[in-house]
Amino acid sequence: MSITNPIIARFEALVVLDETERDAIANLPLHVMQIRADQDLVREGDRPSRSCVLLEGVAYLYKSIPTGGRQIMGFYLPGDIPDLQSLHLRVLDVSIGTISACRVGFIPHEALTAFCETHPRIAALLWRQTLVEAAIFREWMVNIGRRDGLTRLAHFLCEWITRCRSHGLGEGDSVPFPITQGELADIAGLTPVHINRLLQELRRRELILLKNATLTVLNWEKLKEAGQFNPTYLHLTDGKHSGI
Amino acid sequence: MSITNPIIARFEALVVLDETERDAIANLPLHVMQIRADQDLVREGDRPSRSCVLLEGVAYLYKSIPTGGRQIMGFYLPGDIPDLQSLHLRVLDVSIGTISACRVGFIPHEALTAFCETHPRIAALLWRQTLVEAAIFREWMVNIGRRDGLTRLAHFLCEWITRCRSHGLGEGDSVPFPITQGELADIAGLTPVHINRLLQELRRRELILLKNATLTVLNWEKLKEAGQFNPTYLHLTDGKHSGI
DNA sequence: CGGCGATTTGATAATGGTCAAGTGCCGTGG
DNA sequence: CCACGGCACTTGACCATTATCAAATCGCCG
Repeated sequence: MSITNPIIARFEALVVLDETERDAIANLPLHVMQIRADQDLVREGDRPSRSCVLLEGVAYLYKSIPTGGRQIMGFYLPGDIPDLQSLHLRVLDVSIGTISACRVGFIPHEALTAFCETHPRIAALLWRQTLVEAAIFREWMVNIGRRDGLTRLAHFLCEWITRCRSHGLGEGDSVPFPITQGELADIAGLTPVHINRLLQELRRRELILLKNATLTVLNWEKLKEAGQFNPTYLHLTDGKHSGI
Repeated sequence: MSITNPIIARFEALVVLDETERDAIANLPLHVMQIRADQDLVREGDRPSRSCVLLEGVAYLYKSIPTGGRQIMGFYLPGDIPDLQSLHLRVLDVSIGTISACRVGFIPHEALTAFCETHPRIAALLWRQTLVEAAIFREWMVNIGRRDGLTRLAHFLCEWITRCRSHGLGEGDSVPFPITQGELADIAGLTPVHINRLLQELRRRELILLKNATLTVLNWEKLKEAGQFNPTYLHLTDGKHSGI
């Protein structure tokens, strides 16, 4: 696993790690578990003593509201650390669930804290990762608060595609799409019925194809336009050492 | 200023600083400026080489969208560091503006980076602060995406009041409220007209009084209920060393 | 006193929600 | 191999929250 360690892969997209750093990451204690689809990894109110790294599968971040609804606030792909925040915030204010079956590695907080003190450069990268996540939250707020249904949905699809790409998932014009219409509704702040009609509209306009849990882009330029999508907020290419 | 340094005050709400740490904070190079109301401190697309500390006044975080709208994503009170994220993300994906006249201190990124390497405990607190901010973003997403207008507005008022309190602003049942109805609309993802009607409803129910840029709570319990407000996400009392 | 932005009000329109029923797909088990 | 069951998806009719537009009033500052 240390050969294709997805954590290292993600960091190396941003900086050149030296041998010591690579070793230190590879030697972090990692308790690996297989989790089925549709399970909670952690729940609102938990006080975890470890953080988890997603090794395989798709997970998502959500909050339930008293009146029965749910808002999905983000999703995670292999290499992401969904509950890194719990390292500094004792009580979790969100739940994290699996969309598909996942392989997950747990790292004790003590190990992470010690690691951050001895490797401040990587600590900064972890911090950075939480800041990118916050930037995505902000964009979602704009999306939900200020864009109409169709734009909102198209924007989400653009983000999904872009992030799958940057994680090396999918091939050609297609990416995996394990998300149901009900989940899309909880992402966009709409209802499943309305999502269904919006998806039909995107298909009618020949922007996408969505079948068999696979999303195919027919017209990327027009899809971006329909979603007012500008990927700056994903901060994919502005790593401090990337020279770009 | 080092006597009542608002940065130190905010940290001391979370941990007990030692003399070295207090000195290090007080000696950070701080270029203080006075900014009028309704000005941008930084803009989307900027690549700042410094971060700013709000010393007096109220600032807010926003994004404009191509079709003319605006989403407000957060606000800042004295002691907050609005663009701390720019320390690790080169390109700003948001703008920060002033709601009222502000006194602001600028700290060069180099100084902050060096400071974080020599004071990892405080670096962790700064990191923590950005995580609390992200938690607030998440709650706003739920608010905008899954609550109706009245609940949304009441929730925001509850958060405003709670945060003013924790920053030592206001007295009795009143807090300063320099926010216009148009700004409330851009916070809640609604229109100014609708905000006006919702405020009337909150007044009719005798939950609040809002006049002369002052917000008075008439019935805190019912306001919290109307806003489905649970302050956990503000992480006010779960500092890692607070023992709570 | 005049002016301008913020607030308030009314009438009408539209986006998206709700409810209810039906279809299609896929895995399980007889 | 086929029947059944469950879940996701689809469709239609109707409803409601919120937007839009337009105009009037308030309140503060010069």
